[in-house]
Amino acid sequence: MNFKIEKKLKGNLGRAGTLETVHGVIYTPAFVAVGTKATIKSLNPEQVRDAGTEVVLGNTYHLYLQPGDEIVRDAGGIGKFMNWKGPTMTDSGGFQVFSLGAAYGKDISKITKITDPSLLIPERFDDSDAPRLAKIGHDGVSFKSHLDGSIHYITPEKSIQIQRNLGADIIFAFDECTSPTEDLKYQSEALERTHRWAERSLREHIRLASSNFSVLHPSPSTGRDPRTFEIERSSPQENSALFFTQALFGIVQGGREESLRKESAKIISEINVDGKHFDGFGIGGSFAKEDMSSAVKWVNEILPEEKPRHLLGIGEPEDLFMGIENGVDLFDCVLPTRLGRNGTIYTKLGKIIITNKKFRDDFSPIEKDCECYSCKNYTRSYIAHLFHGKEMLAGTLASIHNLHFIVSLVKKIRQSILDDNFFEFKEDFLGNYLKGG
RNA sequence: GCGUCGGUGGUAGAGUGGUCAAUUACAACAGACUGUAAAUCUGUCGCCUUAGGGCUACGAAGGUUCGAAUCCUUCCCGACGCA
Repeated sequence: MNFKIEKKLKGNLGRAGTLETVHGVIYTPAFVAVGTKATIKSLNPEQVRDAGTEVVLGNTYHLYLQPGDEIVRDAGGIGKFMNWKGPTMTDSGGFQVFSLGAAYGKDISKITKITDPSLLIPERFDDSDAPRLAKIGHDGVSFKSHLDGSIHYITPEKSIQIQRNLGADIIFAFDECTSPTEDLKYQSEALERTHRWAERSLREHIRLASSNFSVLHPSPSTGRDPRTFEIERSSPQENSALFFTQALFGIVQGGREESLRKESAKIISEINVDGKHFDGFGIGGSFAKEDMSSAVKWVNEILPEEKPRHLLGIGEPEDLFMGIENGVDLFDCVLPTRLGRNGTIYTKLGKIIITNKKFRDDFSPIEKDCECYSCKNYTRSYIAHLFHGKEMLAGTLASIHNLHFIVSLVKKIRQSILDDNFFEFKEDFLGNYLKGG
């Protein structure tokens, strides 16, 4: 992996650059399509590519449970397995510590609606009896599979081993995404844990890289020697490049607290194992929307400028502008595809819910000047019809448009940095988007 | 024509004397969704309401009863059987 900054946003942290991987170049800032289970839900790789996507992100925890990371390894890595020819990333499972743990069965998510700080940081109450599928142990997290109830203990080492098998170009350190309802004391403890886990993730990553673990281990599950497979299907150069250039990003946490965020940015960027550092950084956490820009800014002022930063799990159009302005290079978010499947569609004038009555006889495309496959070929009326009829194509057409909308937006923002008109473009776009709908 | 069974809110279909404006599902309408436990979830769903309640409703009309979607009578409609 090789990251270069092409142009900086004057007076701000923002920048446009390129991130080279053996599977292709990512032009940053870029939006990463989320394909948790090695598929962008409802889309095939051609549709994902045609929407403008450069890179996709799978998930360690989900692929470990199903089909199993060794299967993905034996298939030739996540890219080959899912027929995605471009760059790939995998998340570490750290988000599942949150979504299946503290957030399980509760009305809290990545972005909390609670804005009152006294509600955000209450006295910590013991809810250890509350049902949850993830429990934090001494040096890892115990997960109860949502698929079959089996128990799995994931440590930083385990997460890195799984990700090595999955074989993405960029992988993430195992972290704890904390709930915004935890108090400062807990956030601080969790942060220390995330930092310890980060160091262990990096150490394991280096150990595996030097031992060539993935390439040399035959698969116990299939009994097939993956070396044979690789030789059959790819050149030795490509093979070795795949495994030796896997980049590892450390993850900054710290909730909404300035001191913790800054401390985390400093520690994560300085973690050093045998003279090696993280190749890039993720910014994680669950927080109120209002707190996001300051958190991103605090962190990116400290992270080394020459390495890429990924704002995990974000976001909405306004969040993308905010992140890019504050020095974020990569984003991923389930919204384009999840909203699409659930009937909400992005337009320049705001989101629309395509199942609303008024669209049933609206024979215009979702957006007249949109170049995506859905807009070029179908009407709002037809897409509304597909949703009402619960047809599979509904989610596909909506996801194609939404993914194209968000990916294109980030590309346009990138271009605006290169063209020195970022702020004009931002004002123009958000003026329509936030006030239009 | 005789007999049997049945007619419940947009639909299907519970209920078979008070706890019924009526279970449930679907449809409809509106909303939510930010490193995917998600093609998911939530709310509304007779009319009016100052949200306490009021009014009209279970094919129609009468009746019994303190009280009827529920019991009785007649009528209308449907399915099936016999002529």
